[in-house]
Amino acid sequence: MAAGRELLEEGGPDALSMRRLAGRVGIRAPSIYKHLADKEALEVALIVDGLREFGELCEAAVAGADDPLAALAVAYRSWAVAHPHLYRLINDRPLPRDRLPEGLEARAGAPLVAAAGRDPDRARAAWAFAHGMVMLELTGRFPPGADIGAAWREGVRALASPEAV
Amino acid sequence: MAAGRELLEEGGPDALSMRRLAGRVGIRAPSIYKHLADKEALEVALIVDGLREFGELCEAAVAGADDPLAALAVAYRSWAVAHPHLYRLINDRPLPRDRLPEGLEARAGAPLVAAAGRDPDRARAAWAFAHGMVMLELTGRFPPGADIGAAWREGVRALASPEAV
DNA sequence: GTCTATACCCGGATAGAC
DNA sequence: GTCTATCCGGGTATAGAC
Repeated sequence: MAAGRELLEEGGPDALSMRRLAGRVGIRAPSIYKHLADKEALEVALIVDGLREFGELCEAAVAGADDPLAALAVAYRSWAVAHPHLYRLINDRPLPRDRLPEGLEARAGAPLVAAAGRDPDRARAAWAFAHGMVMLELTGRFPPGADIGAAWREGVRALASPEAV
Repeated sequence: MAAGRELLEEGGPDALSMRRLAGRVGIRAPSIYKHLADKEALEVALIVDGLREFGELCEAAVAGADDPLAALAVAYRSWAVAHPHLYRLINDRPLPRDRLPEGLEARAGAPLVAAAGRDPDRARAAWAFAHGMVMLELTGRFPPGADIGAAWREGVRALASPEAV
């Protein structure tokens, strides 16, 4: 499992092959299938691991922060930038919900929902903003000179004030 | 070119192979290389085509709208949902900027910059929100019962009012 | 649990004849 | 411009021996 995460984080999704995984742990490719049913099982395990880690980070970031949404934004961005390939594995493809532990997805999202005043639509808007910021940064889609931090602050400010109409 | 776009839109990036493209236009795979330098040239051509089309749609949506940002949001979402694979080819990977016509990227983004009151940070925040909403919808990452339209309205409302502090 | 050997897919791209 | 033949790489996965 650890080897799989290393491969993914070091080399992206293309580097996460059953052959390479076997090589990394010092056995031949076919032997992997004595430990893992198939590649999807590996991906699911990495998703569960990442989702758990990310959720805990968010909980820690929110705890005792005077501006939960801003704290969450910082935690969100820093985790995504530190683990871009794992972030994409989790958030840039359909989630295998039926193979995830009960409540894991909800727990990872709970801090944001709380920070958004328990308004699910506002929470989703805030999530979309954060996800969009991260994806555009990771793929280098912002123009070269863009001040990404300023855009984050602008979005957090706008989404933090439900009264603003 | 048209065949390439069909392949991409019908079957996603995996369907866009030089072999399939050749098959679609009725020749053998190697003959493709008499028309296209390599696969990247094909992708660049599709990106240019899509960026141009998308930019024109945004200009049309903004023209004469009383709420430009809301109109842009509708146009953005509908184009992305109608062409998900082309959208991702354009927005979910690094842009080959050096192979794009001069000014194309800027023109596609101009309507949003204008709608955001010429504040680049606010424009980028709004773009990130829209991009995040689209990506999360396309990948099915929102929870099953989520009201995606409501989240769009919430985000557009929040990002539309720069005065709100 | 590990191995070798293998089956079966796919991809991008080139050489050289016509 | 098209063809055939081919080279190279990659991948998931199974069979059967040890």
